[in-house]
Amino acid sequence: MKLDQITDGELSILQVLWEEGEATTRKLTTALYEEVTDSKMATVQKLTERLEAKGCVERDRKKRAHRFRPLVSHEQFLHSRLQALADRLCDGTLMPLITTLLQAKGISRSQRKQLRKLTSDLWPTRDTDTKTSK
Amino acid sequence: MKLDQITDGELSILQVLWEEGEATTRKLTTALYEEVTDSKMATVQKLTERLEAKGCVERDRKKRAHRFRPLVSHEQFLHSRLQALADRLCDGTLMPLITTLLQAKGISRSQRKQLRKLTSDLWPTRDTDTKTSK
DNA sequence: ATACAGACAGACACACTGTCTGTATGCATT
DNA sequence: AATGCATACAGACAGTGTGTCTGTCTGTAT
Repeated sequence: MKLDQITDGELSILQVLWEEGEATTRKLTTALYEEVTDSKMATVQKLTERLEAKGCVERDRKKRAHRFRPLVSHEQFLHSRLQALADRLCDGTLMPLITTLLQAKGISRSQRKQLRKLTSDLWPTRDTDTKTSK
Repeated sequence: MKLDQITDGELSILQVLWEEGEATTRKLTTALYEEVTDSKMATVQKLTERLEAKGCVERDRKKRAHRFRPLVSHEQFLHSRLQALADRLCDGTLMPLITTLLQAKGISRSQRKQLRKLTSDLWPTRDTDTKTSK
């Protein structure tokens, strides 16, 4: 599954599939283009064909109009992209990404709370504040 | 400063500049290629020229051999890339990136500790565990 | 039987990007 | 001053990737 070679157009296809769960060529075309023409349909077919070749999509050929389903989740894809970033910029380490993100502005109070809960759940060690209810 | 249009080759130049602080064309070429030829020098010149056009590098023309310095920090660049990821995959929100990274494997005990310290420093609210010494 | 919708193969144009060639010019050494 | 070298600079180029389009074939329904 070649996640790093996913093209921008292919990604758009995947995003529709993530939202819809599965879709036909027509449904994809409708979602992605203003007007559905033969050539737009062909474009979508080419993109799904390439996605299938890359192992990111499966095709159900039972019916005339094939149904496509994603073989990669949104989370998997995001993780892959983050890892690629880390590989290129941080010797493969994820920590710099995390610290950069935490230092970024725009983390609201409720989001901080959410993060604290997440970390407590993930790493239930003794020195983590487990008695949040005081 | 067009950080999103930085090419892979241009990024390699930037990385040397981040390490060295500043460099001449020759120094850059030596760092990036096994053997330094005229054409490789020209390649590096073209890349720095494009980087300058994109506002990511400044050039000191005082001496014959120009000296280049980065106008973007490694951190800035990383943040820009992360934001671009968020824009494309998460409606511009950074939180999904953070949660994905925290859930990723390979976060060691010491790194967790480091993260807890970072969050405490960043968000010194009353409900943050300030008395780590129990 | 006819028409339509979709699959499929192939070609194509366009843009990007790293590379290379050729030329001009500043600087140092003699 | 003359020579030679290192560098800057402009321009061209080829390879590649990518979205798009055309044309053809085939299954399905009316």
